Amino acid sequence: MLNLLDTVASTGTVSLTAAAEQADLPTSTALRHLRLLTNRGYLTKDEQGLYSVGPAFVRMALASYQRGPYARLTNAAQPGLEQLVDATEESAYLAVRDGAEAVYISTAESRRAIRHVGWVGRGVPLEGTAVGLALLDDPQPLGSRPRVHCNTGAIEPDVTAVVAPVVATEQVMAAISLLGPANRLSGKRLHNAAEAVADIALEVSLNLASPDQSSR
Amino acid sequence: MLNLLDTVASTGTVSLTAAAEQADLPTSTALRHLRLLTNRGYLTKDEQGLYSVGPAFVRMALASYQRGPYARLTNAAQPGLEQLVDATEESAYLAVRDGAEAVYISTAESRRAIRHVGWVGRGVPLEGTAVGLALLDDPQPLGSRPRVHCNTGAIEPDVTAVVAPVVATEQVMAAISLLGPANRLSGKRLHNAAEAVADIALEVSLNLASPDQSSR
DNA sequence: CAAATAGTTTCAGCCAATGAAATAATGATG
DNA sequence: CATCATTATTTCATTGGCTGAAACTATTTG
Repeated sequence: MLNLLDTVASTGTVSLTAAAEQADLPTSTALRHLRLLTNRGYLTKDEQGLYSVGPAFVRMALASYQRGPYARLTNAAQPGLEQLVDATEESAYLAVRDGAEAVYISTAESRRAIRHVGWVGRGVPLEGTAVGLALLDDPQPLGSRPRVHCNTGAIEPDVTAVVAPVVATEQVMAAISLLGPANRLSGKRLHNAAEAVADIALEVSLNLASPDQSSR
Repeated sequence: MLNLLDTVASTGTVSLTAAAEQADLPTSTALRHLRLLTNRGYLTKDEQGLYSVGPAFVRMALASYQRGPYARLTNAAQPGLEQLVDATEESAYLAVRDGAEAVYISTAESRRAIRHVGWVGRGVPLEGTAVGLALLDDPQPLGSRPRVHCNTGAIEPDVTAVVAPVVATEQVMAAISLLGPANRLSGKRLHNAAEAVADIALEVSLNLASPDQSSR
């Protein structure tokens, strides 16, 4: 049942048989489940009989995004992400841990013609990635300058990541990740980017610690 | 099971007993379900034992938001929402239907000090609301000027809504909704707002029909 | 410290979910 | 147009897993 939800959500648009196969269920069972999920609004079925996520699902997700535990995080981080874009001209993301993966949950996009986009909602392994190193970092005492992790081509060739952890209550809560083309993120620019990422990660951490005015 | 998911997602943060009560389940059953959902990453349990939505959920939601059936809609509508804010100085929303409710799935915020915010992810009844009238409107032929529906105080006192349907493939797919304080949305301003909403709803409909350049 | 409240474990009983198979609808192919 | 292949849907006898009362533990409160 949840497998089916997963399948549909991650595939985007699936037929009954495809979904059943992926979820490893007989079609009759899959059909029943898909129907149930559709009735509840979690999924929708278009005129061709293909399933995709429905309004109830999107709604819950959006609501939780504004209220749930990540709300404080995203609110605290968003201005930082935008500053980071201003400072580096590359795209900035906020990532959290999900089991053995890191998931990007919000972004501010670079305004350059060539830029990194569309990774919000995407997960990448912690293993072998800069964001993984940052999220698994030992939490530094609040207020100290965070370590910055860099990596090129771990997920996609020619993409360089510059990442630093955000800490709160003695835990690494999230990571600020700057992503851009490898040829733009090298030498002096890379060095500046690393500085900026560290600055912002620290700032966001402090922001989380003391719920001051800032935000909207 | 899905009831529990709903409960947690809509409440934001709940204890076992509270969730069990809301979902009308014995605590033992609720516990089992909550654990399962937690293991799957749909929910998380904080140190105080309270449940809230988890990273997997947020992730799926965000991903579907970028890929699923609403992606075209939100992409097509976003520039329109922003134009609407420029033209009217009020907050603009995009809403879709979910059973007997309308759900706001994206927004562009007014830049005035007093403004309507935070309804993304929120559902309101179709019954008795302007957005409801718009979503239940008979679909007009593509290209014709959409009817505009207005209402004050249906959900919250002193909030005026100005809404027009977005049509595609002979169906009302969504609605463009402008929300602001009643005292600012009256007389001449209201009239202008209605014009602007109609313009934009039409533009978005045309946009959906012909996947032209525009968007990012 | 007692008493109430919240969370967790256990387990026998039973019912609701299961999936094989048959049927209908759809759509490819010669 | 007939035939075959694929996909969707319905049916129903069977049983495994889910259920929830009860007992127990942990935590909070007065």
